[in-house]
Amino acid sequence: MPRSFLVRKSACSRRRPNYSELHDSSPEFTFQQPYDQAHLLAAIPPPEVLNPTASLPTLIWDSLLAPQAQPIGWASLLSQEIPKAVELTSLSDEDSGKGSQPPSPPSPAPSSFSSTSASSLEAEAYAAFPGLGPLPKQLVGLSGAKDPQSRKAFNCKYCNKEYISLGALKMHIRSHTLPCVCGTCGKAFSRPWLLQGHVRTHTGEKPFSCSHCSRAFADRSNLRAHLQTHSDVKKYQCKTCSRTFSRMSLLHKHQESGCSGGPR
DNA sequence: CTGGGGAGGGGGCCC
DNA sequence: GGGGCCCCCTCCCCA
Repeated sequence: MPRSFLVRKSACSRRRPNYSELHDSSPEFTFQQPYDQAHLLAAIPPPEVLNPTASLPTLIWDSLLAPQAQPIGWASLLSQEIPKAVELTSLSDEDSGKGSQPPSPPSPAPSSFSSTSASSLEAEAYAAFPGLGPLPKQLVGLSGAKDPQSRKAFNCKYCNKEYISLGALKMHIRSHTLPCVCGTCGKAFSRPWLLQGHVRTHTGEKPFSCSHCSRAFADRSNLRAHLQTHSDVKKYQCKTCSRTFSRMSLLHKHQESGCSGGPR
């Protein structure tokens, strides 16, 4: 069951990361690199680069400001949308069951396209998602794009999220259609690189190594979280007791379990 | 209750 | 404009 985080976060929670500061050697980590332990170990940024103290004030501040996201359960979403979205079934059948290969050959193209700009947008959507079917109502917000002078807003049929570009919407729709399917276990993902990461769980490949303890991880984010365990100063601080945690989730659990209020 | 690993999703940026 | 890559974040599970 895929987890869903479809609630758009507030602007303050989506900061532009300082790549130059933290990831000046990031290309070294790319999945395409041949697995070379020594190379990867050397590629890990030095502790002074990864030391969170450099950005501690901001991170703690951000953690305090971070909104309490309210994840919408996948099941609840589907329970709301599926009964009405007949096309979803055919769409899923079309795109999510064909392995990690590119999406299945396009179904018969809808004949209702014209060469207008709005229709070309629809055509693009159909090209990318043949299972969308012939009816524009599949993307209810597209009707808003009929007038190029009006606000361009594209709404997802399945969850009604709004996007300012068709590309963003198309990418989002993949999270519903899950066109990338693991050939080993059949699990479906929205994006190829997510599938790549998942495949590592089958192959056991762990390209991301910790320079401090020789542990290896299949996912860069998990390595980053792990690196926090080597730091004395954690990124996330409880504003009540000033205790710091290596992860936001730990801070949340700490607060939810009832912070005693006293420093520890 | 806390700490940490594993896995996965969303959106933004860059090419 | 689209795809790939990246970061941030979250949840689940276990010790």
